[in-house]
Amino acid sequence: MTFATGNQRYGSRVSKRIVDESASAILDAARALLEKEGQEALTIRRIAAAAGGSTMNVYSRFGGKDGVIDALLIEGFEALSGVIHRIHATVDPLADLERCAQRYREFALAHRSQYELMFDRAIPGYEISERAKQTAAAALQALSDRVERAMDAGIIRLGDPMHTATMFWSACHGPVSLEMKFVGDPSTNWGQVHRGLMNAVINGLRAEPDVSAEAAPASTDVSAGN
Amino acid sequence: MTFATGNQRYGSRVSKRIVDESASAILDAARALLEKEGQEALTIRRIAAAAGGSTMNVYSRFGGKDGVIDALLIEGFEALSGVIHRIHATVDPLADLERCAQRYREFALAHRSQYELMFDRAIPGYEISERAKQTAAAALQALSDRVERAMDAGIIRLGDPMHTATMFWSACHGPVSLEMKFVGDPSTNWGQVHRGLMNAVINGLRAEPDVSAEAAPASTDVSAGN
DNA sequence: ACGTTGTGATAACAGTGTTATAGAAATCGC
DNA sequence: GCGATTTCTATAACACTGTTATCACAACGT
Repeated sequence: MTFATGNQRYGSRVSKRIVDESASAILDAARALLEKEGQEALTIRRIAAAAGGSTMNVYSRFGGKDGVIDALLIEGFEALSGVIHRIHATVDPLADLERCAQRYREFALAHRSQYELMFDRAIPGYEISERAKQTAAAALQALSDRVERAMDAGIIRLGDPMHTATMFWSACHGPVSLEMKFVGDPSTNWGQVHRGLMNAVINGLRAEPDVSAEAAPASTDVSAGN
Repeated sequence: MTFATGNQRYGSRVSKRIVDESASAILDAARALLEKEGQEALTIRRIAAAAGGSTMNVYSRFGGKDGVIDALLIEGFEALSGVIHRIHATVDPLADLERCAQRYREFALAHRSQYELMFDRAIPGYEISERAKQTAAAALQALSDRVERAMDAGIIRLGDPMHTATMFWSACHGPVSLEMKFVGDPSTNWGQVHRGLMNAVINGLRAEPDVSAEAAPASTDVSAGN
C-alpha cells in the first residue's frame, strides 16, 4: 500500500501485458539467495521476503516453488549455452572443443550453486519441466555444432554429432560433478583430471590417421546396439 | 562392562554387547524405503515407523537423519567397491577396465536411488562424513589397482594410477549422472554413449601407439625409468 | 452507486528434522 | 529384597518447510 501509486499507474491496469517487475524481483532475489547461500536458502518465505513481497506473490507469479526453480534452471542452461556460443570458431576445431570443455568447467566452478541446481536438483519434490529440458537440449545442440565442425574438418571420427556431443558433455560433467561432491582423494588436482580426461577423449575420438587402416575396426564400437 | 554369565533372555537388556538389532532394523527399513520410493521417502518418522520403533530410536542409534544417510552411503560405496573387486583380473587388463565401466553403470542403474544418494546427495542439510568419504576413496582405490595393472602391462600410458583412475571414474560417472537427470536428447542411447566414451578414453590413454595397436602386447617394454 | 473481480497479505494445515519432557524399565548400592 | 539411580524409549513441543484457505481492499464493468 505504500507504493500503491506507482502500482496503480503502471501495473494494475493490464496486469498480464506489462513486464511483471514483481516477477523479476522474485527471480532476482532467488538468484541472489542461491548464489550466496546455496540451494538450502531457496525457501518461499525467504525469496518473498528478499523480493519485498508476500509468499502468495511467488505463487501467483510462478505457481509455486517449482516454478522459481524451473526459471533458475532455464536461466542456467541458457547461460551455459551462451558460454559455448561465445567461443569463437577458429581454424582448429579440436582446440575449440578443448576450450569448450575448459569454459564448461570454469562456468560450473564460477556458478557452483547454479550448476548443482541444474544437475543435482537437490530440491525435495522438484520435477524438471519440459521447457527446462528443452533449454538443456539447446545447450547440448550448441556443443553438437562444434562437434560437427570438427567432423566436417575430418579431425574426429564421423558419427552422429549429437551422440558424440553427449559423450563430450558427459566427459565434461563427470569430473566436475565428482569434484563438487568431494569424492575421491582430497589431494586430487581436478583441473588436471578434467583436462587429462578431455585430452584422452579427444585423442580417442581422433579420426584414424593412417595407421592400421586394414585391421582396425574403426566404427564397430559406435554402431553397436545397446 | 558385560558379565560372562549367560543372560536368561536373548539379548534383551545388555544393550551394548549384542549386535544392536534395532539399529539394523532401522537401516533395513531405510534401505527399503530408499530403494522403493526414493530419497523423498527417507524421513525420520517413516523410517522409525517401518522399523517398528520410535523416532527417538533413530536418534539414539544414528544421532539423527544424517547418521542414517551416512550409513546408507557407506553401504553403497562398499557395494560399489565389491562390484569392482569381484571383477576377476584376466590377461587383458584393458578388457578388465572395460568390464569395470560396464559393471559400474549396471550397478548405478540397478540401484538408482542408492546411486543418486551417493552422488547427488539431495538430502537437505546433509553433509557427508569423513568416514563416508574414506569409503568412497576405497572404491576409487579398487579402480586404481586395475588401472595400475594396465599400466604395468604397458597397455595404457604411465602415470599416477590414482590420477588416471579418477579420470576413469569421472568418465563412468558422467554419462550415468546425465542419464539419470534426463539431460540431453530424449532419444539418447545412453548405453551407447557410456560405452563409446569409455572406448574413447581407453583409446586416448593407450600407450604411445606402435604400429600394431591391436595385436597382442607380447612384451612389457616400457619398464624403463621414470 | 453498486456488485464483481482479482490481487495480495495473514493465518492455517500438513509435513519435515530436532529437541525437550515425562514415564517406564533395568541396573546399582546396600 | 528394595530404594535410588541411571538408561532408554515414546510422546509431545518447537521451528521450520511448501501449500492452501481466508479475507480485506482496490480497481473494473455496469
